[in-house]
Amino acid sequence: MTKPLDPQMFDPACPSSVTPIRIGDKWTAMIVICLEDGPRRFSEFLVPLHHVTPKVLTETLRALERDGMVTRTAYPEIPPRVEYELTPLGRSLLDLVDACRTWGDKHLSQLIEARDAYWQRVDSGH
Amino acid sequence: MTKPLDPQMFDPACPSSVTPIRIGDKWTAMIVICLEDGPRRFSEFLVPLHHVTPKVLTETLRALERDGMVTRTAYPEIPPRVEYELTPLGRSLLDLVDACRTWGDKHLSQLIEARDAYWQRVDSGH
DNA sequence: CAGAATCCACATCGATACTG
DNA sequence: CAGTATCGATGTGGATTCTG
Repeated sequence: MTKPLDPQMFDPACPSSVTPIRIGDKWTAMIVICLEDGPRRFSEFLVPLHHVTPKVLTETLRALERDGMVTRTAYPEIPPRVEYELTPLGRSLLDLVDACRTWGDKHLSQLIEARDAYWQRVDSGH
Repeated sequence: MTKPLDPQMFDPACPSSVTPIRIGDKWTAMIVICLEDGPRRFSEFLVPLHHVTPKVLTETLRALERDGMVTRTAYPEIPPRVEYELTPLGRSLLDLVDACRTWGDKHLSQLIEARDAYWQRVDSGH
């Protein structure tokens, strides 16, 4: 069985939030990472993705389903249960996530330094 | 000397426009590609980037400058001349561009097929 | 030539309330 | 539980006009 997702999985203070690379829309990469170890239910995503609303989560998952990145399986039970799982195509995004992480590990600190220096110059009146 | 940029460098019909990966904002990746072979002037970007407005081009270049990706050199001449050039940090983005291209070459057709199939299912009334 | 200024259309994202 | 429906804030990108 797959373990529960860590609520602290995505630290809002993490500098990766300033990365210039983006996969899909705002929550896409995090959802893909959540699905790395196996299928997940709708409500499971709400735990690590603290501030996502059901509406936006649904939209993002639908887009992933539309593009063949995830499969959606609804079980006809009460209460309802729906599971999302990465397809091989969706799993290929994990390589990109890794590439972005690698780039960030190597270069993000330079970007942040450059940005700080830029504002120093600007704020101190040209 | 660097050769003039090809006006057809970025084909609007190119399927890469549906890629789920994005670097910076809309025109950033294309600008970085334009700078691959050496420094370029403001007006040079306007040739391959057919539909960019000066305002948006300026904003994008400023953001790249702010983040240490490009240097901006203004020559005090009349008429004015300004040159933009990739820094080593900006040049590191070329690796990501390549990673995105590689992903696209391998997987973009699957994405497009999945999307078409999805709309088939939806349009023909579920 | 290389932009700055202004206005505006659109899409994404979020807050809130409600439902099969 | 897993959404849907509605509304509104925000921000990006584009069109147009003007300038050192």
